[in-house]
Amino acid sequence: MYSILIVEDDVIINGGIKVCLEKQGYETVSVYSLNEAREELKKSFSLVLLDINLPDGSGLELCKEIRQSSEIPIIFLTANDTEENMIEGFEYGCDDYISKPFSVGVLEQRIKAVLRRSTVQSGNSDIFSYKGLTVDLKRMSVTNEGNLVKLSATEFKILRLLIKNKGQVLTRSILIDRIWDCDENYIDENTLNVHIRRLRQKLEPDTKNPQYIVTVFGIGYTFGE
Amino acid sequence: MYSILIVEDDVIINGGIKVCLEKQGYETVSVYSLNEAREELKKSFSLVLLDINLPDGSGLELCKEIRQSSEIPIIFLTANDTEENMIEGFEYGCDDYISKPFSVGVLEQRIKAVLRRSTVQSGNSDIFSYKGLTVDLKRMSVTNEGNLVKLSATEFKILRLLIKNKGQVLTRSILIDRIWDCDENYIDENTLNVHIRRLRQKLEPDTKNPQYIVTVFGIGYTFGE
DNA sequence: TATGAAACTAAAAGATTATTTGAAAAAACA
DNA sequence: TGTTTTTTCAAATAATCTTTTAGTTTCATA
Repeated sequence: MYSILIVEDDVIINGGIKVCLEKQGYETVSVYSLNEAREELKKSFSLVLLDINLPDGSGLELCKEIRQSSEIPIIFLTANDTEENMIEGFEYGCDDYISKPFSVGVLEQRIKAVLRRSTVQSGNSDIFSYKGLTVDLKRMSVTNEGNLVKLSATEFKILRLLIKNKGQVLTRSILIDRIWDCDENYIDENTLNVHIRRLRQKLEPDTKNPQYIVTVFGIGYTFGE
Repeated sequence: MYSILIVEDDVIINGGIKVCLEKQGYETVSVYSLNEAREELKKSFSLVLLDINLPDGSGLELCKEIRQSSEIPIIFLTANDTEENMIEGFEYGCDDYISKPFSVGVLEQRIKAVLRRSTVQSGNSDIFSYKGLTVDLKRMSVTNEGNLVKLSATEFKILRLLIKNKGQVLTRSILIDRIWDCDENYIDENTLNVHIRRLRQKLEPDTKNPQYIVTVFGIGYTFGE
């Protein structure tokens, strides 16, 4: 049984979604503002539907907060005129977005798809493996071609974040936000670059042609591919 | 050319909508009852504007019937935005609703939005595919004949704009306006030409005979055919 | 088919973004 | 405390992307 938190200030839309999803057998909780959402999120949900424009702030903020501590799937509900800016949403770690107005069919499909992805991934053990690299996300140990690699705490955090978001590009500012506790004094982007460099030195067989930590020029870094 | 079925028993409102939409270049058919609507729906339309209160029954019923066999976009016209009605509307699979009285501008906006959504979002993702080319409009990744293609930010913007406006020709000045932030210092048209050239080099199997980014002499560029 | 306008191409200059290095500051450890 | 490790930052270098320039080709049409 999946439980879904609906964060949407438009009463009608919120209600409409609620009815549809409950009909499909999902449990739902409706809230209408960021603050209510924060309160509810102390409980556990399978997925969050998150409007961007809310009376007490932006859904993007909440997304960022959630991602500090949780990998729960998040789908944004966006007004169609903000669609172009939704690449930002992915940067904040959302899993998908849907433009309003949307049909019920589309909503259900997306929810199913996201839930399927998230359970497949989290169902696996905490050992991640790609090419010669093996990372035990729980024990925090890393081996490369069978050899144990010693990473510092920061290095491991970065690697883990990239792995957990494999398939997406993370911008430098998002990486910094999520690795260094939010409100901490300003961290220079180059500090991140230097950590990336050390990671590469420790992991990549050929530093000039990284296979694991790949630069996406003008944007940030991504794992693999 | 989009065709719209207007199902509305108030002759004046129906006529008013008809005139406005035809002025905007839509084809329209006006009917005034459920039965007439059922008859017309044997033909094909791009969108249905559907009043809820009709002399021979509720628009909700018709919506339900339509959804048994079709995903055609439906926008409800509601007398007063009673929440209950609209929850039902969503439940039956409508795409949007407009509360009477509404302005012409609002009507046109909603129609445009719904039509766009229904064509772009009709699948279950924003992955665009044409011949050997596949573009993930959300994640900004492009593959050509299965190979990942690395585009720069500007190149991707141009490609996306052309794809989103597939079927129409975009003039150079429009492309420039929409890709470079408007008020930025003047951008030479040849700058665009050069970007197009690089895109072609990366995407086209035969640069001399482009299949994807096609020049319309004297005007601009268009995607495909 | 000769012509001028429009589009294409290649190469270089200019601008931006990444990587690397080294050295200083901070934190962790014994 | 002194030593080692880690982290941060700044400056130099390198890589990549963007724009401009100038010359060539293609196109519509007279």
